[in-house]
Amino acid sequence: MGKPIISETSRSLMDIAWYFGPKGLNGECCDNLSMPEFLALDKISTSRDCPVQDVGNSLGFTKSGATRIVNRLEKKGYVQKIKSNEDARFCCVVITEKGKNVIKAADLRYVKQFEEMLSKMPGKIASKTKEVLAAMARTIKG
Amino acid sequence: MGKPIISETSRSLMDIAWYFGPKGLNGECCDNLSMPEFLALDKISTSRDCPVQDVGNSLGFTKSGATRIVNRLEKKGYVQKIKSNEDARFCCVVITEKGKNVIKAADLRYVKQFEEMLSKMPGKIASKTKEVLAAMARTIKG
DNA sequence: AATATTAGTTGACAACGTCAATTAATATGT
DNA sequence: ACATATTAATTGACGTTGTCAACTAATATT
Repeated sequence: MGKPIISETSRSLMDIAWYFGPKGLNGECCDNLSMPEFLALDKISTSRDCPVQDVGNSLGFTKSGATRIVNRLEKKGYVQKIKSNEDARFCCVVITEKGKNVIKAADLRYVKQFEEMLSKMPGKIASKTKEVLAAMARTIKG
Repeated sequence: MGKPIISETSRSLMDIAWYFGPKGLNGECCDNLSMPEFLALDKISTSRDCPVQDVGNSLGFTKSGATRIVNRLEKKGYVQKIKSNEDARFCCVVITEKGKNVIKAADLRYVKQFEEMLSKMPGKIASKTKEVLAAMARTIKG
C-alpha cells in the first residue's frame, strides 16, 4: 500500500515489455497480426527456405506450436509452405508479397509509436535510446 | 530471404519485449506467476484498497478480465478481496504476505536477468541503460 | 532389409481474456 | 419515498493460442 516492493529496474522492463509486447498496442501490431506472428514473419523473411522448426526455435515454441503459427500465417496468405525437394521431410516456409507488405506496415506502426515516445523524452536521453536498445537486443540474442 | 524488411528499431523493441515479456523467461517470471499476474500484483501492492477494475485499467484488461486475474491471484493466496464497508459494491483488493514474498522473488529474478545482460554489454552503453529504460517507462506511463 | 531418427502434423487439453447478460448496491429525479 | 438509472463485480459461452503425447512420412544407419 504505497511504497513499491519491486525495483525500478523491474518495473521499467515490465512496463516496456508490456507496452511494446503481445498485449500492448491493443494486442496487435497491425491489422490481424499478433506479436508472435510478426516475429515469426520476420524470422521467415530473413531466412532462406525456413523450416517450420526454425520458426519455433526462434520464438521459443515447441514444434507443434511452430506448426500452428505457420499454418495461421499461411491461412492469412502471408507465407507459403513448400516441400523441400532435397529432403521431403522439410518444409521450406517462404514469405509472400502480401506478407512482406503486412510486416512493412507493422514496422511503420512500431516505429511511429517509438518516435512518439522519443519525442516526449528529454532530448539528452532520447539521443541515446536507440543505441541502448540496439545493444540490449544484440546481447539478448547472444 | 536475407536482408531484413523491418527496421532495427522495431526488431530491438520486439526482441526486448519478447525476452522480458509474457513469453520470455519461460513464460513465467517466477514460479507460478505469469507476467500479467506480476503486474497486477505490483499494482495491488502499490494501491491502497485497490478496486478490481483498477487492476484491469492498469493492465488494459476489461473488467471481467480483471475479475478473473484477481480471482487467480486470490486462489494462489497472493491477494485478498474484501468488501468495502463504505460502498459494498467495491472490493478492496489487498496483497498478502505470501504475495509480497512472491513478487520480491520475481523481482530478484528479473534484476538478475537484467544484470546478466548488462554485464555482457559494452561498459559505456551499459552505464546508460538503466537511465534510458527508466525514462522510457516514465514516458510510456504518461 | 530392419530399425532408428527426424520434420512435421494432429487430437485432447489447459490457460487466458472478451463479450454480453446478470446480480447487487448505491445515486438520482420527480 | 419510490421508481429508475448507474456502477462494481461476476458469470457463462466462447475464441484464440500454445503444450503434450501420439502419430505419419521420409531419410539414415546398421
